[in-house]
Amino acid sequence: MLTINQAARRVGLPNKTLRYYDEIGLVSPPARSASGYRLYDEASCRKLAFVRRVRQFDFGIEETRVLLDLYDNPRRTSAEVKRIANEKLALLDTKLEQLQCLRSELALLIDACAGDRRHDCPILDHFDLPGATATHDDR
Amino acid sequence: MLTINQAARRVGLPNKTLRYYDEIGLVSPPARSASGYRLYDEASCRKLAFVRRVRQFDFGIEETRVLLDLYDNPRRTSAEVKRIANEKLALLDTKLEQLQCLRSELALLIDACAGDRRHDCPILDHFDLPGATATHDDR
DNA sequence: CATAAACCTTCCAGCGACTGGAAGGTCAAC
DNA sequence: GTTGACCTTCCAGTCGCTGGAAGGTTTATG
Repeated sequence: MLTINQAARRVGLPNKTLRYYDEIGLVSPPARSASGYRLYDEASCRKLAFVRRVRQFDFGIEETRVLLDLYDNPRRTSAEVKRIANEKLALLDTKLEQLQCLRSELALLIDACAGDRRHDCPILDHFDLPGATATHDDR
Repeated sequence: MLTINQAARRVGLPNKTLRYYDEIGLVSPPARSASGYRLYDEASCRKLAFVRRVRQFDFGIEETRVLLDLYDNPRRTSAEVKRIANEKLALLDTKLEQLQCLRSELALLIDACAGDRRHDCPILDHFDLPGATATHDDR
């Protein structure tokens, strides 16, 4: 049995996070020592590592909880898991699209900007209200 | 002069957000009515719209504040703005890379998963500790 | 002029997923 | 026996809002 810091190092999470996961009932240590220390076994470490992997994939805590239940349940079918993963993939794609759009717009602006000592700046101009240039004349 | 809801509709932000921006001193209305109502003019609406655009680009509030100061300051140089934008672009690229990596990994997993009534699931297996399969035998 | 609806104000609480710190108990080594 | 590393709980803060309660103001209608 591992104490919280040992388990934390093992799975690569801060001990605070382990306490938090215990508090919200996501992954609890299977035992406590006589003096109240959390004691983690192999199985709970594996669950923690599982949670870490899932969280890296940007699943929220509640989604992680569902996945962990499925992971823990030998009677689950792969169809259930696949459905959830597909939903997540769609979300990921939407997010990626938005970010890529943002990226190219920002890159264009940077390209258009002289980056010198002049006060003229296409980046700032772009952030301005469209068609509101007449009222904001600072040159 | 516009009241808070009029200004909010004008710039496309919730009135709560305008109050919040006032509270943190990001964009404050230039005046108050006799009864204490916030009154926004053209210039402050333009600032709010500017903030909205900047926030859509995922700049944090403090970064937005810097950008807004530059926007407001006729003596700023485009070099300053370009530097900040470039920093943001680099961050955006890192995030995009990570998300794309995540996306392809998840897509691969979904491909590998039968998605049927069987209990075998490559998605869940993947989230497991590498090399810890021997201890987790639930079938 | 009364009243109702729509608007405004401030203040306080909560979201998600932690993170930091204070105050205090426990354990191993010297 | 005391130092120092570790453990406990609890409370506060992060970020950028968002919701709601309690109460004041303005406007439209009867």
